[in-house]
Order: sequence, then C-alpha cells, then structure tokens
Amino acid sequence: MEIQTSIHHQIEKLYGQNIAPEAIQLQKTKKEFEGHLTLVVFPLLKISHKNPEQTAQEIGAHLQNQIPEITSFNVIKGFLNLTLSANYWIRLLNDVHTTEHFGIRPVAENAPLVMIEYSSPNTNKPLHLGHIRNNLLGYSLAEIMKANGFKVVKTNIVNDRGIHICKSMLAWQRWGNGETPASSGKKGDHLIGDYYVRFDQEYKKELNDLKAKGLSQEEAEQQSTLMADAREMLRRWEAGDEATVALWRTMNDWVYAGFDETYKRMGVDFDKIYYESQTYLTGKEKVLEGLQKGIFYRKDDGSVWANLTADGLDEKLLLRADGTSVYMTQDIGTASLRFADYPIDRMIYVVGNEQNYHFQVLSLLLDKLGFEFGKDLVHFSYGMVELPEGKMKSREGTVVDADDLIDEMVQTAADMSKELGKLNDCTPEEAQDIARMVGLGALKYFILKVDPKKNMVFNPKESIDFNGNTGPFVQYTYARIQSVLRKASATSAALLPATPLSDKETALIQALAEFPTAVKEAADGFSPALIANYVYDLAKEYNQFYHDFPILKESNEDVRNLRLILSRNVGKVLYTGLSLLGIEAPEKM
RNA sequence: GCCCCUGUAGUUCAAUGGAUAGAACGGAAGUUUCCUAAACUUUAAAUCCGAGUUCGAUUCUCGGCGGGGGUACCA
Repeated sequence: MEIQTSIHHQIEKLYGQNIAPEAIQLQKTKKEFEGHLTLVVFPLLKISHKNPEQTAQEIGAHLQNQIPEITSFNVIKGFLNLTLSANYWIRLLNDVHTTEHFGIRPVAENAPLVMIEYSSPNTNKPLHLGHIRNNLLGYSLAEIMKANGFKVVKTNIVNDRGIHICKSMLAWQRWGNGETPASSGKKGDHLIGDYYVRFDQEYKKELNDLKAKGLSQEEAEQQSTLMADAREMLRRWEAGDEATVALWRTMNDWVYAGFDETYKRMGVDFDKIYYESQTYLTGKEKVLEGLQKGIFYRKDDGSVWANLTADGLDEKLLLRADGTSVYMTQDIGTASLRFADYPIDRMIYVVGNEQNYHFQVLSLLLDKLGFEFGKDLVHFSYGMVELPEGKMKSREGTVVDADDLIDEMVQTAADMSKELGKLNDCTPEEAQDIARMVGLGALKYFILKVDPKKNMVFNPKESIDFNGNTGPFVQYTYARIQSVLRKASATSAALLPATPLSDKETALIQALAEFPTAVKEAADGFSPALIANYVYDLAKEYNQFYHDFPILKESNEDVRNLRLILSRNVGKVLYTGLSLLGIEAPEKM
C-alpha cells in the first residue's frame, strides 16, 4: 500500500471516523526541517478538538506505532514531520528501477482519442519565433498526453488560401522574373515571404502616391489598383481559373518544402494535415445549412451573421456580402471534417491567446450547429513571445526567423563546446550532432519552461546560455551519468541490500518517485513547464549528490552499487522527461 | 467603453491556501590529486496598492493602479 494511503487510513482509525482526502495534507518536508513527509494538521483540528501541537503529537505517535515505515517524527507548530525508514526508500528505488517505462502509462486499446492541432502556418511567410513556441508546446503536449495513456492525433491546419496568399503570388508574377528556390538558392518559404513583403512595400508606395494627389487614406485604399488586382486574383482562384490555380500550387509547394525542412529540424511532426483550401467549402455549406435552419440570419447586403448576444457575446460575420468565407467559416468546415475522419473524444487547439475570443465563438457556433463536441473543445491558449525591445513587428523587420534562430543556437553550441574542449575525442560528425542537440535543447527548454499562458520575453543573447536553469544543464547531467555508467556498471541489477542512505540519496529517490505525479499534473494542467521544472530540479539534485559522493572511488561494494543504480534511474527519468519536451539527450557532451 | 490574460529580487522564471516566498542569470567571494568545472560552495537582493474571507493569502473575492491582447466583412 502507498504510504499516503496508510497514513490516511491510520488517521481515520485514530479518530474513528471517515476523513475527506482534502483534510489529509501531505507534502514533501522542506529542506531545512528534519523528515521526509509533512502532514499539515490544521484541517484536522475540528476532528481532534485539540490545539495544533497536541494534535500533531498524538497523530505522530499513533502513526509511528502503526506504520513500520515511519521511524520517527517531530512537530513544529502545526506541522508533523515524518521520517521514513531506509528500507522504505530502497524499496521505492527498486520500484523505479524495475519499471521499464517509469512514469509512462501505456495506451490502452479503448483509450480516449485526443486530437491536437498546432503550428497552423500561413503559406505567405516563413515560420518565426511565435510559431516556434506554438510548435514546441503542441508537440510536447502531444507527448505528455500519450504518456498519460491517451491516443493522440497530431494535426496541422495550413492556411493556404485567401487574399494574403494572392498578394505574394501577384508580387512574384509582377516582379519575380521567374525566380525559383532552385535559381535563387533560397528556401521556398523565405522566397515567398520576400514577395509578400514586396507587395506590402509596393502597395504602400501606391497609397502614398495617391495621397500626394490629395486623396484621403480611405479613398486611396479604394482606388489602389494593386489591391484590386489581388482581389481579382482571389476571385479567379475561387472560380478555379487554371493558370491561377497552377501558379498557386507551384508556389505553395515551394513553401511546403521549406516548412518541412524547418519542422524536421525542430523535431515536430503531424499525423494528419488539413488545408483550408480543402475545408472552406464544407464550412460554407455548414453555415448555409445553419442559415436554413434559422440559426443564422442574412443582412440586406447578403452577408450572413450569427447573433450571440444571448450568450454574452457579439454578432459575428460568417459569410461576406460577396459570398466568400472568413476565418470562422473555415474553422467550422475543418472541425466538421475532422470529426467525420476520427472518433475524437477531445479536441485541443494550440493557438495564441490573441484568439481567445475566436475560440469562444467557435465553440458556441459548433454547438448551435449540432456538433456536440463544440462546447467541449479546448483552446490551449499561450502568450506572446516578445523581444527585449518589445513586440515583434514584421513591418519593422524585428521578427526573429525560425531558421535563423535555430542556426544561431546550434552554431553557438558548437563554438562553446569547441572553446571548452568538450568534444575533442569526437569525430566531427559526432561533434556536430551533439551541437545540434544542445543548441536545440537550449532553445526548446528556454521556451517550454515558462508557463504557457504567460507572455514571455525572449532574449536571443541570454537564451544562448548553457548555465543555470537551461536545457543543456539537464542534458549535461544526463551525459555525465551515462559516462559514469560506461566506466562501471552495477553488479546486481534488481534487489538492493539494506544499505544506509544519506540525506542526499533519500532526497534523490524521493524526487524520482515524484515523476509520475509530474507527468499527470502536466497533462491535467496542459503545462509542459511542469515537466521542464521537474527535470531541472532533479538534475540539480543529482549534480549536488554527484559532487559530494564519489561513486567510482567508493570502496564499499553495496554503497557503490546503490549509487550506480540510483544514477542509472536518474538518467532514465531525465531521458524520459526530456523526451516529453521533445528534447534529445546526448550520450556525451 | 466592454471582454480576456497578466503584475514576485536589477533581469528572466518558480511556488495543490501552509513553515523563514524558491531557482537561474548578472554582482561579490571561493572550490580542480576526484567519474565531465557546461559542475559545486558561500553571499547581498523581491510578492504593485487598499480592503475582505481564513488558524494561515504570492495564491481566493472586491476595488484601485500598471502591462498585454481582443472587440462584427484580416487570418
């Protein structure tokens, strides 16, 4: 029986009544006090009818008497600190040791299916730092859900149609001189992104020229031929004009090739990709169905709307006056197709918090349309990534490009290990691979350790820091453990002798045993950050232990054996924890 | 205006309503006969303001003040 359960049981026995689980507050004893587990007795005062110290005393005495694993106790104010036997810790370590995938729950045949949408790029510009946070959170959340026994389908919705796509197409047609990724040596997504920027520049120029002739901003926008041409292109695309569709296909393919490269480097992937060009028509259909059923209404100009004022929200446009679809229409179509394709029990959208309102509306609309999953959808909303100078602005060129950033991180990792002489005994290929793992590990950890819902500041200079609360620190700890294990492996694999344990050793075992709880809480709270901080704490704990207790020099066979087994299991948990974050763990570094 | 998120050391981040609010970076001072010093040790430094609920509030409630986002034909 779990020790927590025994304690609960014994307290009920002591007072002769059932006690709610919330009243039994057990926590890890703080470092500065003696003991391993602490019972907070305040909630029990109503039952004991005694003051905190007396209550703690009598519970402590009773527990020590009845539970063999509890060897002693002390009371400080309303806190009962319990000390557990070495035997108990060794048994716990043994459990960790003999459980192959410790902390991971297997996926059952009939497990609920979770679909996670993340990434969701537009095909008119390359991925940037904001996408990196999205992709890392989505991928990590998928891994965490899997580890908690859910079936997971990772999905991506590519926004491959719309006026913004036409802008880059138009700019390329007009000023591109037939430039291709092959002819220019640029990645496809970057090439297209350049033409999107070009459109914006030319458009601004045109507006300024018009305004110089005395037109207002609004009049200029209306008279812009460039924008009119882009709209005309969108109309031709929707009408299925061959040349337009062919151009669209060619340019999108360039972008996809570019994205695939970036995804691969980031180490993220998808089980199923949806394209808005293939879902927006379904969206339109659903909206028109809703219109017929009287759920939506049409205004005089022909546009279609939903009235959500009864639900405390506003009115929402679903189809424009000219009959074309908007973002919301597409999302309805995509959801509809997804639920037709998969038996989804839970739908999670990993999308930035600037769209909180959008998902509130989407949830309501789907529900009104008769999709019962609508009201249960989860918007995993995360905060923006800002730079020390402030918000990223594409127009001001302050956007941090994903590819550039990854290159920079890997290069810095390579430079630093070279400087420290870390990888002198590696082949150049090995050294490069380790630099890749470490550079990416630094980036991923830096972003994932932050509570997702908070905005965060990303300082490119400071992120390339391999000290402190960072991915490389955890990776380093893992690599060091592997190194120790290569030098000497434990003689006996399973049963451990009743060896006396130091405080640091019990602390480490206790930390190991908390891993499954961290995995579960990370899934419940949608928080990879919990895993990140857990893994860091464990690594830190190990480093301190490692420093104070030589392993290979230890002459007592049993003690040495214990420390090796302990090290191996810390390594095992670090490895698993890192993989839940999508971070690789090098065998040496 | 209305709605949502947010406010913790100089900085970037932690803290199921629990003990003296933790780390890291940066600052100051140290530690290599040792298995990896990308490490370890010591040290100074913080809960936006005001009420309320509670044995106990960084955490929950209300009111201010500050920051971010959204708000009907962009995605």
